Amino acid sequence: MHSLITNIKIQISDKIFVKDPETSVLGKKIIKESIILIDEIGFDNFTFKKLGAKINSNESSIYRYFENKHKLLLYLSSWYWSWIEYKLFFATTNVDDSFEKLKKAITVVTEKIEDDLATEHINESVLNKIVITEFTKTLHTKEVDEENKEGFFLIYKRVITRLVELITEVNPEYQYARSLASSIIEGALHQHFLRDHLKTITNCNEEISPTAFYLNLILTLLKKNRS
Amino acid sequence: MHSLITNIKIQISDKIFVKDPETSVLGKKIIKESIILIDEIGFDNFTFKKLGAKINSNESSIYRYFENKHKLLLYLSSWYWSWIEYKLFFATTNVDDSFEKLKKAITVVTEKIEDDLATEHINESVLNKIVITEFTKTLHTKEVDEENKEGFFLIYKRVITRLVELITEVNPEYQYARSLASSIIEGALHQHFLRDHLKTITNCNEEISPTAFYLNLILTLLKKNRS
DNA sequence: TTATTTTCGATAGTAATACTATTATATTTG
DNA sequence: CAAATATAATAGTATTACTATCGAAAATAA
Repeated sequence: MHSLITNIKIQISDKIFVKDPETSVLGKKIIKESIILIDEIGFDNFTFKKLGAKINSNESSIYRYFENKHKLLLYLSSWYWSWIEYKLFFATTNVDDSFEKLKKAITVVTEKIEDDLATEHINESVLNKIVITEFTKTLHTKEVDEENKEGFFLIYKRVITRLVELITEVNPEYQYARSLASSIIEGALHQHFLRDHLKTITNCNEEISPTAFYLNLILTLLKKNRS
Repeated sequence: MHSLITNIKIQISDKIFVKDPETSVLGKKIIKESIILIDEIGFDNFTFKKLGAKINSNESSIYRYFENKHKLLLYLSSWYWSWIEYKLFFATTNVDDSFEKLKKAITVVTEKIEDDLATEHINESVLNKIVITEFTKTLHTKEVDEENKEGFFLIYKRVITRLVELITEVNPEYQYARSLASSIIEGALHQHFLRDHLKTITNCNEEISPTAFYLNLILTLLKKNRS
């Protein structure tokens, strides 16, 4: 299992970083502490200088790993979606019924993430929090098209594509599998955000999870052709 | 009709601006040209200095209207949602059938916006484009909770609440009206964005609109209790 | 074990950003 | 026409977002 995690890490495009942070102690420290610092002060207020101070290292040393903070966020996001892809794989293997499989997949992509202690230098729970508030910022830039061509969003798109496959397996007649998949992934993050900050425009709270909302949604939406 | 537009404008919280841009020629110029400039170079690259150069005015003069560019974006977003609220009102009045009403409402909040020539200093079509790419940035800051308390997102939340009412009218048994409404509003912007930039993870294109996707969704999701 | 490479920290420096303050000049309004 | 208000121009500060250089430390290879 540990080797599989390592494999997932390798999938992150080497165009995102200057030097692979997994290859050194400082690199791993940058990843670990940047997650915590971004969560604390928000991505907009986050700077390499502040991170340097936090890890008792120098601003210029961090630049040796990442061109800028945007690339660092891209790296963290890719890592996150890789992690989700990995969980998706394990949640759906050996499940025969296609609707059961889809339900498991929906659960993985919409539920609140707990820390996995197997990855020492990454706290998945905190990473999940920063993905909820900051992920859209990786997409919403003037450089999306170039960065998309460079493959920076490949893992994210692969997770969505996997969900599309599962939806199509459940109901091959459904016309909007891709839009449904992408809106579930995006929407789940959004519902988590609303639950934390704009409670009046969501039904999600301590009792009702975004997962419940989306499980109910796909049940109603795709049930026609269920066996 | 023109006076109604004026009324809508007045609804924008005066905590968002230092001086109401509607009250002067320079103010209106700031609004008009900032929409165009943000669309051109993106919000991240947008500065008051650049805007000043574009409108042959001074950076410091713009600061007399808005504290910073974040507040300006909040203003533009509020204006946008006000505009949507106004369109929502007209689209649903004198429609008796509740499902027809909901369909009209969904259309208003998910369709591509055309410019309305009645508002000289605002190009709604371009404003729609910047809302698609930049709106989430108004929410995803460390200051959301304070700004929410100050009422900066009131109009946005009111649009969602209106949609919740219409959903509940169609199907009072449906458990997730608020989450559905908020995910439609957010998701429609997202689908527009994907159509423009990440085409492989959406079904939306020139033929299929986000509106079609969401009309199909609510039809299937809420039809049980339709009359 | 020594030599070589690489990694890292420290310092310095630049251009741009995000403002604030002041003052003089327009422009509006009473 | 006078008074009030709005705007433009200039200057200045702190922070950000980097780049470049250099020497020391650490890792690795011969």
